[in-house]
Amino acid sequence: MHFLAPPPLGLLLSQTAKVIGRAMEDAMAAEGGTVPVWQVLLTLKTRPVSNQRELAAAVGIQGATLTHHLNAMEDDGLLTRRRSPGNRRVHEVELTERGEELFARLRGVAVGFDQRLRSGFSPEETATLAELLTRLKSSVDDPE
Amino acid sequence: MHFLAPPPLGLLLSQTAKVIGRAMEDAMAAEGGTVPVWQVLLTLKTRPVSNQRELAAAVGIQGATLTHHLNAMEDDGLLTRRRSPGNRRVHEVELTERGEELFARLRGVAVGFDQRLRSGFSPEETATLAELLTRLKSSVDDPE
DNA sequence: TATTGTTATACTCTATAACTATA
DNA sequence: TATAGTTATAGAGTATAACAATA
Repeated sequence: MHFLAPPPLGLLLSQTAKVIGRAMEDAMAAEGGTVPVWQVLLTLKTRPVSNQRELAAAVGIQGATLTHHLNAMEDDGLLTRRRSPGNRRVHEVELTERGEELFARLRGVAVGFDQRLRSGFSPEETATLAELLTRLKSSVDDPE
Repeated sequence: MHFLAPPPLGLLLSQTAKVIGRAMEDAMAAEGGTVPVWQVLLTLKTRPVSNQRELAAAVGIQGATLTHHLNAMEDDGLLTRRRSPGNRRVHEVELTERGEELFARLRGVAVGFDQRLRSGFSPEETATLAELLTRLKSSVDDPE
């Protein structure tokens, strides 16, 4: 029985995220990627976004910040942008073959990384952690 | 019964940390602080560090990065640095009265923020989350 | 006028390398 | 030579404000 002060949850979360985020960056960098590039690629491949605003929101950044990343990715030959015929204000973003290849490679990194993260936990623990994190995020993210 | 793919733990963690980290930054900024300044103040007040290297390690940044923050904090009149008489290579960092005041204010912010984070969880859930995060961090942080 | 996206600019945090002071 | 810390420099990611293009 002990009465240690509970660890500040926010501090623990930020420390954990920092350590794991850096490990993730290293893993991505080893395959020629970065975390934001991976998030952009993943969103493009898995969510039907109708414009860059939605894409930015899905990644959790501002529109101008997304443009910054898209510029770099376009320079790297990972994607193309062209105005949508239907609404010429909208820029359609499309992955090139090279972009698809990088996506596949980084997906492998992400899968392996997640397996590594889960390896020390039982499936029940993993599910619990995911649920608690989701609730924690919602409690701050969503207006209550 | 469903067979949805489990959410990638790393992605969920980074998203959660981003949302909560920003809320924390906002809360700190409202009282004239920042998260790294808070972490430096907290470490100075709660751990006996014998030099800046240890301080940097405790905060999780490089020595030069710490110097950067200490410079700003010294310019703001939050602390003083002077060479240690015993070992003149070492710089003793001491909080000024103003630094102490900011620490007290930011401690209030941190406490309130943590209460907010915990408010949606039972004590058991909070303890579970803290334990799982700690294990997750250790699994990546410590050489195994 | 409203919407979509870009450009220009700058800030924060971080890091590495070279340097100074001290031992 | 080794250690403590600083300075110089740079880079990644982010943001806001002003702008251009389109509706």
